[in-house]
Amino acid sequence: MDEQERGGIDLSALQSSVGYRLRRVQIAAFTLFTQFMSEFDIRPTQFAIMTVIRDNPGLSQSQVSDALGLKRANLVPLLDGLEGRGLLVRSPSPADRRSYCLHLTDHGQEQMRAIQTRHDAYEQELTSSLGPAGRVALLALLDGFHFTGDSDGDTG
Amino acid sequence: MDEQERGGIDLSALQSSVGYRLRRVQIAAFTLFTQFMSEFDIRPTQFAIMTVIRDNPGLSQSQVSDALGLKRANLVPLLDGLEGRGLLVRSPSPADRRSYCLHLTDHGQEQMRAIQTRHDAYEQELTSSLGPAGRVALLALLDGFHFTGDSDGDTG
DNA sequence: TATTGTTATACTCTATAACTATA
DNA sequence: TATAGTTATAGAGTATAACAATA
Repeated sequence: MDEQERGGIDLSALQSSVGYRLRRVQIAAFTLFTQFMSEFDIRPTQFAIMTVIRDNPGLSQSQVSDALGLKRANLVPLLDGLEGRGLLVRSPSPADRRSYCLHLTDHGQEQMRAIQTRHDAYEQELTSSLGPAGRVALLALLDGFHFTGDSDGDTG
Repeated sequence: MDEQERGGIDLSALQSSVGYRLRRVQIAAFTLFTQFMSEFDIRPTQFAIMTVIRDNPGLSQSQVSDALGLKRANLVPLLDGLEGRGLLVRSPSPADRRSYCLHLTDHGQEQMRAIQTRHDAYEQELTSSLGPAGRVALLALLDGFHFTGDSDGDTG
């Protein structure tokens, strides 16, 4: 056949693959997130960490790792960065001297209010072409992903 | 509050974020792909490359890069690997002596038949909990992602 | 001048093993 | 003995700049 001048490339096999479409859309969503959050210097994983600590103050590092699917070892430098920026603190756990209780600082809570507002705008823009009903339908479908071997842990 | 013993962590803010859910589901899909394809030693990007060349024989490296959202520079070692395994060949373009025409070898076509069959089983398992109607609805929603700045190019 | 393929390189993300101090 | 946090490290994935050959 060999008839690929320009614009006429057959991608139908990949377009009908849920796995491939998920990957492309996720990459585009990541790019949009970066654009929207450029003023805050916060990446998706950092945002997830701040969010889960905001909503669950006192969590340990292992609990955060498990909740977000991160490796304990990889969480350490991420927390170092956020703590170094004064957004959160590691305080000794009164119950277990091996672990820390994670809390947002006052500054971290302030920042998160602004970041959350910006994130809401990002979500709005991300799903603008789907409409509110489409967005809800998509969340329901994404929530319905359960397959054999889906332990949902340790992905980074 | 500080009442996170175990299993009661509030992830509602992230669960209602399309960006976050996309990321988690995409990672789980990647893991399942790896499990299903373990006998073939082929990664998602390699599968995408093989697929687009199978369906569009004679494409140049730049065309493959653009179609899949890869950087030209990053495609080179990927093609080196696939060519080294005898799955595809770079042949000189008769029209442009700077570029190559990419084709699957006979062995590559054979392999792709088996790989495609396995990939179909992967897609089936991946979307098993959604059902056929849910899978089609999801593909339609994923296809509907168009937002400002979505050039869909250069992501890797 | 611009484009194709290539090299070199750097930065991020992810994964594993091993260590320490506690439990 | 098991677990929490840490360190070191290795492997992918992804990004940019620059080069030679060709258009």
